[in-house]
Amino acid sequence: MISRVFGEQRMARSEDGGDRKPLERLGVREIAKRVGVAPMTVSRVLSNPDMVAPATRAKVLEAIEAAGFVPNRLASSMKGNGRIIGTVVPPLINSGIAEQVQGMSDECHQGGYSMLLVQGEFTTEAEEASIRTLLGWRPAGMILQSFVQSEVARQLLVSSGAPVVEISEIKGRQPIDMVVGVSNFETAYAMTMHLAAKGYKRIGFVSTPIHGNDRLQQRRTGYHAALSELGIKNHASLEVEVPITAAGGAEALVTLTERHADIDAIFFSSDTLAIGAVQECHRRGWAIPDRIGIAGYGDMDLAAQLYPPLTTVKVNRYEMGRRAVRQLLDRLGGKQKLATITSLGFEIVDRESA
Amino acid sequence: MISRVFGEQRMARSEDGGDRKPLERLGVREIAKRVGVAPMTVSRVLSNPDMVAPATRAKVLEAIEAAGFVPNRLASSMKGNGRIIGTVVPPLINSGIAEQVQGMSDECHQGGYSMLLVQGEFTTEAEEASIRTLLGWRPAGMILQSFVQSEVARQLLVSSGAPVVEISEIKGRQPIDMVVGVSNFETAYAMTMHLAAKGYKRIGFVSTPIHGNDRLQQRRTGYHAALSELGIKNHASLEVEVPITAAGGAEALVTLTERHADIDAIFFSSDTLAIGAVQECHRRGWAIPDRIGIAGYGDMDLAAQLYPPLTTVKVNRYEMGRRAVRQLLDRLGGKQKLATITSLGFEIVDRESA
DNA sequence: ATCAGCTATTATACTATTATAAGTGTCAAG
DNA sequence: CTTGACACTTATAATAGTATAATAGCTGAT
Repeated sequence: MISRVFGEQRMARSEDGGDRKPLERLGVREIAKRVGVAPMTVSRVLSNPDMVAPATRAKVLEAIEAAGFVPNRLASSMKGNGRIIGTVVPPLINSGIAEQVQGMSDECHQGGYSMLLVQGEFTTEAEEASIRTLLGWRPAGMILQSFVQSEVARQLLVSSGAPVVEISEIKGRQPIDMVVGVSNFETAYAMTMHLAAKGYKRIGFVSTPIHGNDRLQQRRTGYHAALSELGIKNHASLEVEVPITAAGGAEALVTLTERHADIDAIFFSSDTLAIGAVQECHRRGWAIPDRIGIAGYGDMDLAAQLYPPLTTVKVNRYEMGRRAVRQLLDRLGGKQKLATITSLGFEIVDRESA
Repeated sequence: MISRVFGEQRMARSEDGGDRKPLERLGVREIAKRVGVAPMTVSRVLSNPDMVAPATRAKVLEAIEAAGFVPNRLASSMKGNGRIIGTVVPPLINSGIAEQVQGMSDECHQGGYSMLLVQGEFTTEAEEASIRTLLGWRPAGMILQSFVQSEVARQLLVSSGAPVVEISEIKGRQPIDMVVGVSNFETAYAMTMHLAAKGYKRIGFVSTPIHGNDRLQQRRTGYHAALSELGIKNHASLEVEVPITAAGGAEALVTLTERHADIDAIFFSSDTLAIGAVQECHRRGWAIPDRIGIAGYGDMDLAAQLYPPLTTVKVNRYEMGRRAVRQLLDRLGGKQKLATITSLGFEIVDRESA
């Protein structure tokens, strides 16, 4: 039966080359007609099977199966049963974002939601446009990276009524609704102190472009706080900003070591950068950590396998994604007393590169 | 004006802890009432501004702005103007998929579409479930990885009437509709021959789990074809399957070199594996490429920066994602004479690791 | 003065599902 | 023999935007 439709469709398509329309609209009405019940009964078989008599249910399910009917979620969403979680993410390449998206996706799937994903830059206009697009789909919940900059976008989010999770630095400005994240300040402070404790005297800091990114700002602030506590001043020349690529990391290593011959350790705000720097050391024949100590951030898969293994900050990004979705689903499920701020822990993974 | 709504919403939310509802439903009808025109006029301002007199248009836009109105795309999609591209992707971590998703996302965005992303495994049941979920949103087009296994899913896709792109091996079974990809057979054949031409005599092959993945199957077949042509037989013991992690690559290197002391090169089906193997060589103090040659697949960012730089197969995954979406949009735009198969080129990037 | 021809606007109806209220039918208790 | 309770089913209306056809208002030609 389905295979007949198959054939017809193929023909229809090749005839008019793109003007597609089903031969007979397949919906709860059509299924209901075929079974001889009201559309509402079919609807209930799909969403509240217990409210339908077993015999009727079986007949309906059989007809659904035979027709290859997939219920239209657009229509059900219009009645307020939206099952979309919207999210804006920065570029997936070379950052821990992919793992986070994986976590979000898994948790969404488990909860019966679909994930609408928009990639956007960290500029105010792009952010606002992305959020507008997502809100157009009337998502049940929204997940955003970093704090939302655009005031207009914040207002749109609030008046949409959807619960919002910002995955971000947990300290700082007032969240729109809920926050999930780590204290980037703490992580960077801890790593810098860790390096100092290991005997490094002059510690550089390399980050990817900081502008508009709360997390990176907090990491830098944490680094600064540690240096202050160590009594180190005038550290501006110990910092560089480079693009988030392995080449960027290599370049930063060169820049900093040329600037300061006595620099003995560098803390990179991302493993990708640190790994690039390690390769540059190999090229130069520099021993790690004897000539220079290298520390990263993220503990990506390769970090432990790297030669030498990378000392880094481990943050469970996958779990972060899951928790963000979980917060939304808990709220949607009417759970009371929901934490506004969820702080995940972190670890300083001490390996051999520093 | 918006800020007032802001305040009210915050209060409403904190009172009932989750039971959210807009104070007055904001839609084209509401905007129309405020401006004193028909809802249809508001609708046209949004989708066909040229059909509305400039003076009216300005008044409507002003009201939209003031109210912070975001049109409901669910409703417009129901009239057949769907703007969703659905896609099922394998896990984003440690594969080139992230770049591809980036490409898809960019192109979708440019064409005014949103991307609904579902992560699914390569099992038949999971695939079918993911496709069902996506079709429920009545997407304007669908993009799938590898060929769709499930016959039921294939039929559902066809009868949905949406154009479908499979990003996959370009040779092999009949596509549902269109294919974008490279000949994985050619790439693997070319790399194997390249290694042979460089003088390697005993070339191993390491891949991630092949089952259900056309691309990997074709790569292996290409490797086999090259070996045959080189007169090498009984190569089964030169092959290993490992998980797609750096540790997997290291493990494969150990397994193969223990099995065959004379193995002099290994072709990995992914850069991630190859990079892991290179680290293992460093740990063992093996010179690359003198002790063993290492080749990867994908040319990820790190490949060129690696020490030693990685010889690999370069496939433009970002472009692949873009082209897949472009095919869909061209078809939706009614373009005739659309290629059924789009084959992208590849390069053997000869660096120092082999 | 009338009417075609045009632009700008409006009224109606439709998309697919589902919340709600109203309606069946059956059985047991009064 | 009615009544109430219950399980199941159906009719109606609502969600929000838009295609379509109809209408209003205006210009210029007949």
